Amino acid sequence: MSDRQYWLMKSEPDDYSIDDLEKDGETAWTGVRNYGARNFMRDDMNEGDGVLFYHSNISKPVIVGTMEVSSEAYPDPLQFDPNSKYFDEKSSESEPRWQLVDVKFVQKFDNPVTREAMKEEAALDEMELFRLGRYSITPVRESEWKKIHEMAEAEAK
DNA sequence: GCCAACGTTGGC
DNA sequence: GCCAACGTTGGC
Repeated sequence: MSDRQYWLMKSEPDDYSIDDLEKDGETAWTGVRNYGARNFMRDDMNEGDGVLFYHSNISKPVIVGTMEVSSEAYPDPLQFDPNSKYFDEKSSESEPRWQLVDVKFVQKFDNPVTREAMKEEAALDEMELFRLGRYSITPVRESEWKKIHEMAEAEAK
């Protein structure tokens, strides 16, 4: 097994929030329809990797907690479901286009780390989140993972 | 809710 | 295989 890697995964909280994940315990990360993000899950993620849970497309985007990759990549079942908004008629069971991983809940931060706070930290300047703006999944460096944990554990202002 | 950025599609 | 047009993401 390779070294543990770290990731950031976005979800709109109206769609699926950290509270939903805390309640469910574990979930299939369905609905990724971007090739770059899919490739991260398919090619680079390993069971046990750490993941920052980011709430996107809200007035104050924020990292609300963490989770852990809990499966290898496998085909996203919603791509085959004609009633799903994630249905893809160009995909097939024999040649599935979209893959996903399962993730399990680890923790909800007492002090969520806002995008605003992250942008103020020089140590986080290089985050792929800022570079790959439209990807719903981006890699996170170990130093960034640690820094964000420090920020989440710091006393609330 | 606006709209910039940029990934994706499809015509050629 | 280029690139214009389109559609979507997501910050603001």
